[in-house]
Amino acid sequence: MSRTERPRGGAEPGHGAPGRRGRITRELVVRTALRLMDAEGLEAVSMRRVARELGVEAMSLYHHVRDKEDLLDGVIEAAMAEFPVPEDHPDWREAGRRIARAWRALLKAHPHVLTLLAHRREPLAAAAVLRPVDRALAVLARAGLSPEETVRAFRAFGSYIQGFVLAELAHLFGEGEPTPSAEVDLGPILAELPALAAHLRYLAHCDFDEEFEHGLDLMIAGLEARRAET
Amino acid sequence: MSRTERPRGGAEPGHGAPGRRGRITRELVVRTALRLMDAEGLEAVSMRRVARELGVEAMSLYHHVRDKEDLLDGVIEAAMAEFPVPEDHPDWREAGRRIARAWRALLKAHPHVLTLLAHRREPLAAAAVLRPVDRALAVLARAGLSPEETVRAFRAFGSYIQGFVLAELAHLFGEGEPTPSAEVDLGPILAELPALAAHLRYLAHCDFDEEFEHGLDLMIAGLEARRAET
DNA sequence: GTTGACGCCTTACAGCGTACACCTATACTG
DNA sequence: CAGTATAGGTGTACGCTGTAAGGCGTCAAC
Repeated sequence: MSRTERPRGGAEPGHGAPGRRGRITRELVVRTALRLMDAEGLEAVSMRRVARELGVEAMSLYHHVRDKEDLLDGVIEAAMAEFPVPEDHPDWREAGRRIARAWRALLKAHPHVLTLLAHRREPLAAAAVLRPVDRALAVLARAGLSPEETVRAFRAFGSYIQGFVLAELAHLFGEGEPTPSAEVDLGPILAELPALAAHLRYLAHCDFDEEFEHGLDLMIAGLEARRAET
Repeated sequence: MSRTERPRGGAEPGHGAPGRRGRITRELVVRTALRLMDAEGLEAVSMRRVARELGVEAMSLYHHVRDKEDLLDGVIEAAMAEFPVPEDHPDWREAGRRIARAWRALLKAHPHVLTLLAHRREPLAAAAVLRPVDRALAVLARAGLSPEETVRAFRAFGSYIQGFVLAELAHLFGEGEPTPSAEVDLGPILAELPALAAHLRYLAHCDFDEEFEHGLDLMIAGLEARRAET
């Protein structure tokens, strides 16, 4: 824990020039890893490969990163930090939709971040994530919910968005007909699954953008219904 | 594709005894891998380790499994197949909740399955997944939705459930105060994030079971509101 | 009895994360 | 300015990974 302190955010404080000799920094290592991950996938992100990309030997990275897990944490954080807080909108529903869309866009821009998140088993206390959280809470609070309900709604929306992108990336939707190879004969299977058979037509294809919006509106409608109740 | 045909589901068809000599089968390999994964995590699932568990050498596995990816596909499928279709309920809302709970329970019973799913980039045409899908569709259809709306609702609910468990397993919720080490000083950060600061109390802890139900009810409410509209 | 296939094993290779030792140019100290 | 500490680079090595290639014994069928 005490080793390999991360360099604080804003460039070296005061004591001297920012290291004339040191060529690479944690920041640089992490960004290289992120770029590599986006371009060539998770498997491409090896210590040796990242190092080569920087014109350096693998072991050099360990002066800037505790181990590979720490590097990947940095990658998650770096991706999160890209979140572009969208412009506000007077209607809280539309403002919320914009945040949701931005979040989905971010997760799709760095598809493997979701894999990394799924892999984690400990909380990630990243300051970079907190800003989007704050924006989302602010918008939901404007919907006239109690603080407790606001947090609940935040979690529900967050779950939906992440789950949607997960399904989207893993192609969990649209798995019915369009499998071109038709590896398995669906006939006998469908005979036992009448509901599935009845909806196959609509399961077969999926306009993700449209579907995402519909789900979002569904939750918004639920929120308003609940608010009207109390 | 043509190599290593998976043994069809129902025991060897007719041509002779089921292999007197062959000691291990794809089924056995996959189940061993799943057990290992649940007990010791994803990293423990290596070809050598699974083989050792079966008292066999690593390369022997390749007679029953195309490669490691194929093995892990089998693991996903095996876990999915465990889905315990819950008893029906006259009220479609309660019936839906039961399916949702069962799905969440399954994903939590085999936490790494979600990681594997997140890792996938191609559709998984697993017959084992179709049965739960069928049940869910049947229940949602009873809510009085059009087929198209039924599929939409199915996707929305599925996204929510998977996203919730993802967040739950990665500890994405409950990240505010209770970090015991208090690695970072939240003070200065919170100054810029008023909404987050205001809700910190409720963000800090999370009763997952309760929260899950609330989100579920939120979506059900949305569904009913939309149904009332049209 | 011979043949052929199947199931398992051995060997080997390239790549992985990283512990450890070493070297060197820089930056601070006296 | 000389001396020294140290941060940041390198090289080597170990045990692990997935899997390609080939060998070998046992079984079923002709």
